[in-house]
Amino acid sequence: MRDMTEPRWLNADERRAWLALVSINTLLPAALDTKLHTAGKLSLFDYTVLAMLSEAEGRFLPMSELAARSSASLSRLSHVVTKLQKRGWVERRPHPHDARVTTAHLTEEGMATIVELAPGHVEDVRDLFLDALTEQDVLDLARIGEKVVGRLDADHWILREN
Amino acid sequence: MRDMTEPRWLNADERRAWLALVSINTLLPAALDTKLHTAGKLSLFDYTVLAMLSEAEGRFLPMSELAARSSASLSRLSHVVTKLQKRGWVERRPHPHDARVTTAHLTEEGMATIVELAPGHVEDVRDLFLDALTEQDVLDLARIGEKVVGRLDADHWILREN
DNA sequence: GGGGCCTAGTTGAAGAATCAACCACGCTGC
DNA sequence: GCAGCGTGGTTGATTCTTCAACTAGGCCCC
Repeated sequence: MRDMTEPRWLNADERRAWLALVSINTLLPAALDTKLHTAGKLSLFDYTVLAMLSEAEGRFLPMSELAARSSASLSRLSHVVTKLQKRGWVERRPHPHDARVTTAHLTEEGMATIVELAPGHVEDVRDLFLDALTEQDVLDLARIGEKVVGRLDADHWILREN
Repeated sequence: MRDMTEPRWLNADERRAWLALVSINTLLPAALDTKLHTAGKLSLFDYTVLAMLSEAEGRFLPMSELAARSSASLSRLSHVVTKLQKRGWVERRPHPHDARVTTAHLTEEGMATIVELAPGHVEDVRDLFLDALTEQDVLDLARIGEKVVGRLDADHWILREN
């Protein structure tokens, strides 16, 4: 049963912050999606998956680790990896020591794709997002963003010390 | 033709800010979606559409204005309004003076639904997001968020003066 | 050494988003 | 008064995402 006392509605600044976040949330991925789609027929999520693999040691990761690093469900990832596999960018292999685990490997073609796309993508991220901000803004946003991520998922990989 | 000089890769803080934003972007809507889905079988986007109508004068808006206020394409909105219409929460009516325009009206049942859901939703927003932040964070985020929105869409409705 | 539970991953069906094609109306200029 | 263009909106096909169900291997412990 929910508490029936009068809820604390958002004040003006909370509302501003909330509306801005929701708007960014729909606008930014949409803009990057269309950019990436015209550049290389892939979505921001596809790109993220390839990018995470390309940065991993040996260019492979267990599916569950890849899911964590792309903030996706295992189910979603599995479907997407199947698609990327059909395009020859990723391969699935069994894990040598734990038969439950599947590892996703970036192929040479996959690596070539991301190497080709990365400069344009970084430029788009700057153009659509970072260039709007001062250095101080970037710092503030990193601090605030990590707080929020920590509340949503205390064990999130971007918060790992290393 | 794209500029072929070496791209400016993200520095550590830019990367932190970017990764945090992308993570929030997938985690937050997903969490609110499941909350709203168990509370009332609707998505965050459905909720937003109803909320925007409930706050509008006369509880109706032209489709294109509603699309702007929910940061959606007209196509997406049209599909969703059809769904909400089937549930009896929204009605479509022709505009009296411009036959091109359709207005979406919130019905009594629609209003009742949002009145019922709003307190829980606000609580969830606080719980998942705002409660992680200090007053200063909220202020910073509002400022930074609006800058980013302005870059993505200079005419965005949340930036309108009034 | 076998029952029960947890972790890792896949699959198919159902619902949602996007894209391109399209219709209808309004405005402008001739 | 009608040709042409821009605006407002809808629709259907395709693609994506989610959800629930399921397989299968590992681990604990009696």
